[in-house]
Amino acid sequence: MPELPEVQTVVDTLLPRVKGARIVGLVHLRPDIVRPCGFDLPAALVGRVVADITRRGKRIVFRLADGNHFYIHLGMTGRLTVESAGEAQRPHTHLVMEIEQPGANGPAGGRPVAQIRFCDPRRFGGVFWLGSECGNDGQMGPEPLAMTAGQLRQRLERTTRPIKNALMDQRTVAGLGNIYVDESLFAAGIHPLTPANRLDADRVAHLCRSIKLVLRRAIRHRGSTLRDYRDADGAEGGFQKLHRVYGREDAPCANCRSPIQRIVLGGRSTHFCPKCQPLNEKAAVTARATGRRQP
DNA sequence: GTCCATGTTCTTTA
DNA sequence: CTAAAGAACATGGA
Repeated sequence: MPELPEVQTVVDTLLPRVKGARIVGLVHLRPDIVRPCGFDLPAALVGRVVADITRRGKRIVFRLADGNHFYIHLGMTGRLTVESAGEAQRPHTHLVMEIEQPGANGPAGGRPVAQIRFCDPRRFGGVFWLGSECGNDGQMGPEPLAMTAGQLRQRLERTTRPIKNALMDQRTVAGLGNIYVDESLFAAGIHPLTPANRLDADRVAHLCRSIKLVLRRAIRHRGSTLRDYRDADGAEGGFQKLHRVYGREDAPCANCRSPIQRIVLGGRSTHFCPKCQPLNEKAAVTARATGRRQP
């Protein structure tokens, strides 16, 4: 569930509750979610202070005061929440970090400590130890909210893959997934099968703006909750109500009332409006000229 | 029982 | 090397 807007919302809700806190214990750990496998996470974390939490693509990156880093990836069904020790623990909780804020007396002092809980039924996510590196492996593409149209074009013009597949690839742009690629392509009026290198500079610039617009709106609505996603406070997102194409097969297009189509690309459901996102450029010009625009 | 699911990575095939 | 398709991972919901 977690694409950039969901992961950003988790970071935004996690940060005020965890920044500056000391990890005083790992009270629960399923070791096979840790990589590299066999890494001694308790030895690396207990006693350390969380200096900062940031997002890179879909990764939640923790920086410790000792200069080490690790990140948590939520996979498909992961949740990262801050709860009090007394609250019931969900099934498939794989890591519980007990934290205390500076000034607290600690567990021995009788003060309640908070818990950061990582729950992930399907276990596609995990905890990845980075050491002193902060996780910029050079393979990952630029942050979409900070990228320029030129950067995007440079990455798109060297591949003939369908634009949908190119945008799903984290090496092209970091943080997009199935929902926000479909929504961004709809907002830009681009058919998902369009070869990436056949988009001219104007259309790439339009796409670049559309991606940012969709992501900013999604963040403003605290992400999309389809089933599992919650922020660090356990709250659902609201953007799923504003999806224009994702999950709306056969429903009328918000612009032109044509039924939304679903095809499979790269093994993933792909949703689009055949009228507003025509495959050839001539049709695109016609659609624009007749005034069918997206919001 | 069937199909589908917000992600990533590996293998196979061309 | 490129890239497309498929499978794999594990679990649950409709």
